[in-house]
Amino acid sequence: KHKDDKPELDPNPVANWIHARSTRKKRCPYTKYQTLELEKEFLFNMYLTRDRRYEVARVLNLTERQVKIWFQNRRMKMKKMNKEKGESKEQ
Amino acid sequence: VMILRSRFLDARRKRRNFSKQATEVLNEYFYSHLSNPYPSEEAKEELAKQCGITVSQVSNWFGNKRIRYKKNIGKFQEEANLYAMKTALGARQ
DNA sequence: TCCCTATGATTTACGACGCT
DNA sequence: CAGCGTCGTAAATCATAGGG
Repeated sequence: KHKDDKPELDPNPVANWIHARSTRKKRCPYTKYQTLELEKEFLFNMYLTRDRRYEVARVLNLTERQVKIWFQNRRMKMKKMNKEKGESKEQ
Repeated sequence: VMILRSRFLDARRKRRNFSKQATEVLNEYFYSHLSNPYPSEEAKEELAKQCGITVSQVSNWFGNKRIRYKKNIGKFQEEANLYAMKTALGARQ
């Protein structure tokens, strides 16, 4: 009865951590110019209309999907920043 | 051009390494949940409290730990054994 | 001081699920 | 159903902390 009193010497723990994205596009950092323009657009409005998305994507040479996702991520970032700012003031 | 740019915008990237005790707590959780090292929001809050860091920092720590562990399990073998032993001894008393 | 690695934070890109 | 929203995450990258 000594067999497994050693707390988990899991043979292959990683195998269980689902999330094995294989066909994903590699992350490609945007240029300073692209980021700056996206930030300017975000400042103008946090949500894109279909037309603005098309224009921004065309001008920055990104796909509409990339622009859409950039805005989604940017909104999450803003939310996180607001939360931190709010927490540091109260407590 | 690219060097002096985000000097002020990225000011938040100023960081300090976590305390030895905090890292200890995080590693204990990680290695004792090696088959599923994804703490719930509640667990993250508890860890954050114990470590004196924010929930976001706990999330960052687990994200970094999972990917770095997976990328080179061998490099972490010694650490894994250390915490496995620590857990075993702790459970005994 | 110089150089290199460790480490915490941020940035792209999705999957899963929600709502309309 | 199409389509965009949030949430949590993977993976890559960034920038500095630490240490020899």
